[in-house]
Amino acid sequence: MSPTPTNTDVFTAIAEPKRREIVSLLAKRGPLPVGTMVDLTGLAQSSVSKHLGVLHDVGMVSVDRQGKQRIYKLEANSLKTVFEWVKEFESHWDHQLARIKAKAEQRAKSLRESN
Amino acid sequence: MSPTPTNTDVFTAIAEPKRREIVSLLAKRGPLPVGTMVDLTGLAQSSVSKHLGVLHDVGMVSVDRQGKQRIYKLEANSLKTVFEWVKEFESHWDHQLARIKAKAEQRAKSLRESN
DNA sequence: TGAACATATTCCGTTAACGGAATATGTCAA
DNA sequence: TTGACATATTCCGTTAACGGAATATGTTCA
Repeated sequence: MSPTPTNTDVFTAIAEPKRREIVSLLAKRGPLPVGTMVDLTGLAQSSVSKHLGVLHDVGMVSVDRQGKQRIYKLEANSLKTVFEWVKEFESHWDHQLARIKAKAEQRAKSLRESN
Repeated sequence: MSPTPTNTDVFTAIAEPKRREIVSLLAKRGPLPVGTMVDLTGLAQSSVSKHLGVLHDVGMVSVDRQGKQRIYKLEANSLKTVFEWVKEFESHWDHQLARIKAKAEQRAKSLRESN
């Protein structure tokens, strides 16, 4: 299928493991030319180019032509969308933490009282 | 393609808009039977079932049989993976915020001095 | 102008995902 | 046990994504 989520949103973009790898790469090492990423990922040059194309379309990277090279740079803002979405659920797992914490305190209390 | 990311990880699971909708639904309204989600999403029953299947395989929801119904519940922990991944890039957009902030302060300062 | 280089684009084969309709499975209630 | 109900599974058609090889495009330098 795929009539719906054509590679046009950040969520789909980061679904691809290799793409996530590329993004991490750019985050860790700063702006990078395509060739370097080809080396580091072990993918074919065409594949890397295409992945970068997707990331670019979605606004996750920007390009800077420098002579023959094209330097890709991470546009981290684009990830805020995802961050914000996931963040909404933080409370749900905090609930659990809270419950665990409460339980632990309960235990500590009854332990204290049993002395 | 897809030899790589068969719907087996959370990132792929949340790439699907309808699936995200379902997840949000479960977060907002708590555990829900399939039928309700069919109504709320406007998808065919089979589709919803299948999406829930994916979410379940990935550990994002758990099921509880109650009579004829199956109550699906969000397992928010599963989203931590995503949260943590995205979080790594937080500093990168904070940088920008910092820069903007600095610039704003700069401006305020020179404004003060020009008085 | 023509090599050499870096990258994008095209081409092609393969595969899995999706949607919906139809059907199977399981559960309750009479 | 039969029927109604809730949900899962199967079937089928359609489509887009991926990978890599080959090729096109653009840039630099002699």
